[in-house]
Amino acid sequence: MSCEVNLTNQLRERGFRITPQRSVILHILGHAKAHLTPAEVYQQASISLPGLTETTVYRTLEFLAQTGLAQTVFNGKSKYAYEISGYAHHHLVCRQCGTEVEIPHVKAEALFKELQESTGFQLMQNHISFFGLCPVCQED
Amino acid sequence: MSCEVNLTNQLRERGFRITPQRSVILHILGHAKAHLTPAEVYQQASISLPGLTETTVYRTLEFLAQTGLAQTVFNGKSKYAYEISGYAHHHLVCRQCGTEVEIPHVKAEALFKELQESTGFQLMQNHISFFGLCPVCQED
DNA sequence: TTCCTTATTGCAGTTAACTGCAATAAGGAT
DNA sequence: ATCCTTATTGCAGTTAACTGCAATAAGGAA
Repeated sequence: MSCEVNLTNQLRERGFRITPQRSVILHILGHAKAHLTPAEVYQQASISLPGLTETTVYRTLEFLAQTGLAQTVFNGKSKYAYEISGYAHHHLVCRQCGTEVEIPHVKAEALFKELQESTGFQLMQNHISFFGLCPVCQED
Repeated sequence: MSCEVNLTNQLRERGFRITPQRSVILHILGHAKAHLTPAEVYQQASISLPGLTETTVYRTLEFLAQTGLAQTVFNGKSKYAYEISGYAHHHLVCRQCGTEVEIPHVKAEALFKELQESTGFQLMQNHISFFGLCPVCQED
């Protein structure tokens, strides 16, 4: 719990409170190798913080996404996962088999800029999920 | 029920069966002004097809999305909606207030082409949801 | 250090989304 | 027109996601 100090500081500076629940969840997300579902986060977090509720996990993950500290990963079903990643990227998901490919954000940068200018929205660099058929599933 | 013959024909030609449930749901989606949630589709479809179950609605919507006849619209919460639209577009959703803006597909065309070439995936022209803060919510 | 305000959490209950399996019916074959 | 195969549907039950409200505790003020 000493590695996401910068993230917790960000929260504190923006007027949010640092709670054990948030610290633990940030820690888990920060050290996860892949994106995690709320259930997975809950499972892991319960170990170091027994008594934690799933509700809090849902709310914390959504909170982190809203504040931009975590990214939402949409997998095409109505479940999602969250992750913290230093490397800005998006996902391309096969609608058939679920295979995921990472897309570096630079490829989408031009489009993002264009959209910001034409809509006035401030785009989050959160993950976009593109959908398609992977090479394997194309020959069904 | 005479207006989505082309869609039902598409299904039949591809070896899928045409059922009253599918016809009704196709009809509703085809005539909806906006995207509809499964619950909304169920509500409307039940009128002309009493006895229809929500399960079937969920499965049919997912089926239509898989076959490419309908598009999935992701709203940032873990619910989605579906729509049938002749006009290829995506959505830009405000993560704060939920406001949606349509993005014509042409703007994303270059990126799509690039991704298809570099990944081998065959991209679906289904809706991408971009997220950000709308001009109003930027001054919170 | 103690008190106070109010953001967060936990609890209990609700709604949404999904699954397995037996029953039904679409559409081709006879 | 009738039968047959098997894709779809409905049912019952399960899991996931969300909500309102009272209880708790973070962090600034006294």
